Amino acid sequence: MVSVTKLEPKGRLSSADWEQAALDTLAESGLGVVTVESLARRLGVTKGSFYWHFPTREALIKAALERWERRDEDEIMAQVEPIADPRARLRELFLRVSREMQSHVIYAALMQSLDHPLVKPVMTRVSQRRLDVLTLAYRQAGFDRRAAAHRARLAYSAYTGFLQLSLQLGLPRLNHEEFEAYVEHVITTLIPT
Amino acid sequence: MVSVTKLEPKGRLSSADWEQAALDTLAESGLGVVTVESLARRLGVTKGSFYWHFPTREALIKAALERWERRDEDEIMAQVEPIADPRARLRELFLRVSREMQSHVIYAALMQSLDHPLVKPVMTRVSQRRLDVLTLAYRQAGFDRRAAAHRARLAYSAYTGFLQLSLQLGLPRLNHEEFEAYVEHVITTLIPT
DNA sequence: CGTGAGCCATACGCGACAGTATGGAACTCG
DNA sequence: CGAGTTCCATACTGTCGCGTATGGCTCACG
Repeated sequence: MVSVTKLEPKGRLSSADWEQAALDTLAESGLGVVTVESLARRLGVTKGSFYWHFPTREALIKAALERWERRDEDEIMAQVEPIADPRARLRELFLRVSREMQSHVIYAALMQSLDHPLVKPVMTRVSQRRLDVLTLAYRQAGFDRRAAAHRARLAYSAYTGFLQLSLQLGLPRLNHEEFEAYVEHVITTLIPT
Repeated sequence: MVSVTKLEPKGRLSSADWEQAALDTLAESGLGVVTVESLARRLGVTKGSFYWHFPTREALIKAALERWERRDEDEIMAQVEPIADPRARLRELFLRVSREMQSHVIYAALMQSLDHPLVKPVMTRVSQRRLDVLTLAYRQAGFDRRAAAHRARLAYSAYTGFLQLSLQLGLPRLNHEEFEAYVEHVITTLIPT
């Protein structure tokens, strides 16, 4: 069954429905499949509906990106920042990322579309914020400015690289046990005492 | 000057010319710009020329990928494998990658196009080979199977993640000095004594 | 009940790109 | 020198996706 036609028999649609459908399709198939007619099929309507809610495809992408960026910011970041001990905060960051992959799937899909003019600034902001959070934690853990920047960069590179390898390339086929062991290895390697 | 029209006034073209132009465009602008007419403009000819050398666009991409994969394999890998000491071999691998970015630019561009059916198997092979080289080196350095696999995965994730951050996102703007310091940090962190 | 606003279907135009058909220029070699 | 091979230009078709135009359905509300 190739047809992923999720004909949601809802009555009328709102702008938010289109944005959510865009994010779902983005996570499943990438930005290239986020087309007007593809989303219309998914929602069980035609283009006529779309162009009532949005003036253009770019407007939908822009709105969907803003929605994701907002959700990402206070779902992931805000919940970890209040942790006082910087090492515990770093560890919690790593553990959080290793679970609830849902938000990271979209992150990885967007990293695949950095050539798109609307995507790049968003990912630059998001990545810079996350790098800042990491750098601050390392600084509070006692590292000087230079060392903290290096460790933060290495940790974040490992994050985005791992997503690319496992989600897009599907390289390792880690089962749950192996994955947990790997995460623990990464934590002990990147958060030294 | 937006026009990157490199009108090479060469006489006739060969299949290899088209493959090289495809790799160049791939490195500069991504696979999406590797179109028949775009390459034709770059080479100063028209589509009529292309379809004499290749039956289809996919055939060109396939040939260009094989060319790159072959070149990559014996340029990067074969020159490092003969190093006897595994730690020195790892260090040399990291240092090599940090220079001559030319081949890695194409690697990064291809990682952005993993959704393409011709690209994914190539990148899977290449990545698996590199992972194997890393794993073997770590094993020879004294780590058990599990630890070596973890370290290799972390190192390779850091590699592909760093490429994505610096080349596609253009995040840090590291000058030469900072970059060397970062590479040294990565080496000491990922190749423990 | 009917009227206007909100939501959607249908049909069309347009540009980008893949691929085809065909003729022509240039080079080679007997 | 002439005939065949090689390489390329021109002109065409077909498809896909964006965007527009226009009309119809449905529900709220006076």
